[in-house]
Formats: sequence, C-alpha cells, structure tokens
Amino acid sequence: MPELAEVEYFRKQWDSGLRRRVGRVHLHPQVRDFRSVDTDQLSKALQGGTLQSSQAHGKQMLFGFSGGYWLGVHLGMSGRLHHQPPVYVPDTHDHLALYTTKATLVFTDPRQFGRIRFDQGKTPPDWWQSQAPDLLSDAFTRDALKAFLQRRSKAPIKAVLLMQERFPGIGNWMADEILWRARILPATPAGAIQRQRLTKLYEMICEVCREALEVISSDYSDPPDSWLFNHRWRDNGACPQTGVTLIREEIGGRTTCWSPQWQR
DNA sequence: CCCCATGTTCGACA
DNA sequence: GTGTCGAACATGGG
Repeated sequence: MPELAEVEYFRKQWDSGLRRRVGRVHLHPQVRDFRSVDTDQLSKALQGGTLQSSQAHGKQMLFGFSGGYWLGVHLGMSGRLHHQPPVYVPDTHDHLALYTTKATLVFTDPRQFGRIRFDQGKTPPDWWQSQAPDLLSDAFTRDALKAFLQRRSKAPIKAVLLMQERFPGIGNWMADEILWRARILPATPAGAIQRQRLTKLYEMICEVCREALEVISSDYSDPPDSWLFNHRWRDNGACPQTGVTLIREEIGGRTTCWSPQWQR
C-alpha cells in the first residue's frame, strides 16, 4: 500500500505514544520483517523507554526512543502502523506492539515484505542519514533529475521513477500519476526525454508529491476523480482528460497504467 | 484452482 | 564496475 503520503499518514498513527513510557513490548522474532535485528535486545532496550520523536522520509520511518535507541520501519507492500487501546490482544500479523498507558502502538504486516531496523547512537543511524534528498527539498533539482535519467538512459522512465536512491517515496501509483500528468509514455527510455518534457516531468514529480501529501497524509482520503489514481485499477477505466480507455501493461516489472494518445 | 497485489533485494547476464 | 531484468520473498483477496 504505502508510498510517500501514505507513509506520512502511518507515521502519525503512533503520535499518541509520543512522550509515553513503553511498559511492555510484544513481538514475533521469527518473521521476515526483523531480518538482522536482535529482537531480544530490541525488547529489552525499548522496555521502560520513552518514545521521543518520529520522522518519515520517502517510504522510511524512524522513531527515536530514550537511551539513544532508533527504530526504523519500512512498510513493504502490506504493512501499516496503527494505535489501539492500552489493553489490546495482538492479532496474527501484528509483529510488533509497544504498550503505553495511553495507547498500544502496533506494526502489522501480513506479507512480511516490510522491514524493522534497530540501532543505538546519539544521532540517527547511518542508513537514515545517507538517504537521497526529499523530493520537495531544494536539493532535488531539475539538473539532478537530468543527470540521473542520463545514467539510466536505456531503462523505461517508469522503472527509473521507482528507484528510491533518487526518488524516495515514489511508488507504483505515484509514478503512473506523474507520467500521466507529464504526458510521457511509461515505456520511454529515460535518456530519450528531451529538454521541455524533462522540465515538465520535474514539475509533475514535485506536484504529485505535494498534492498527495495534502490530500492523503492527514486522514487517508482518496484523491479526487480528476486524478488518474481513481481510474487506474478499474476495468475499462477511462482517462479523466480524454475519456479514452486506459491501458494496463507490465513495464519495469510492475503493472503500469497509461492513457493512449494523451501520453506520447 | 487461478491470477493479482501502492516493494525491495539478489543473482545472472550483457 | 555498471546497468538491466526477472525471480524470489509470504499472504490474502477476487
């Protein structure tokens, strides 16, 4: 499910635990999400600790706890964060639950493609600090976009937009939305996008990030029907601009939706 | 039973 | 070394 704006929504689901003491930790050590994490150490470290901060960057989240402990969360394909009453019995796919007097903070992930990280240090861990700049920051420039597209010149632009090393937070629906607004065919080799169209692409990357955060991140609202978003999974869905039936095909290993004629 | 799913990673190959 | 592609991961829903 989660891309940029959805991740920001889920981050806020744990806000009710801020400045609260964690009385108890529940987890499933064997699930894939924990991979290299020492789950015993995680339990002991967070037990009795206080949640002090949270931040989201692209699809990654980082929660800071007293004692200099950092919990990294990636939601994968089916993960979500939610809060429950202080008395709560974990469900099958609740792999981590932090019990406070105000709320129980839960991480749920049926498919286990998500990832939990755990670090200690005075500052956020290296993996967090080395992420690509936010797409809405000054550091993401048209020139940076151009340079990246040149290095990936043979790959379809759709596949390139999904690369988190340059476009943190963009996922399958956002990439389709961006290309639809920029009127670029998803199969276009990244290196073949010329000056004017590249400028448009840059603008639409920023626009979709901004608008998605506005619409989705506070309460998970669906975007309006003027977006491609609401039409892309419908059978015989129609382009909101032209009314022409949308096309769905696999590009860059992912199902991709676009509007023929409108996108060139 | 079949196919599909808003993601990442790893190995093979050019 | 670099870039590209497909398979694998695990589960549920239509």
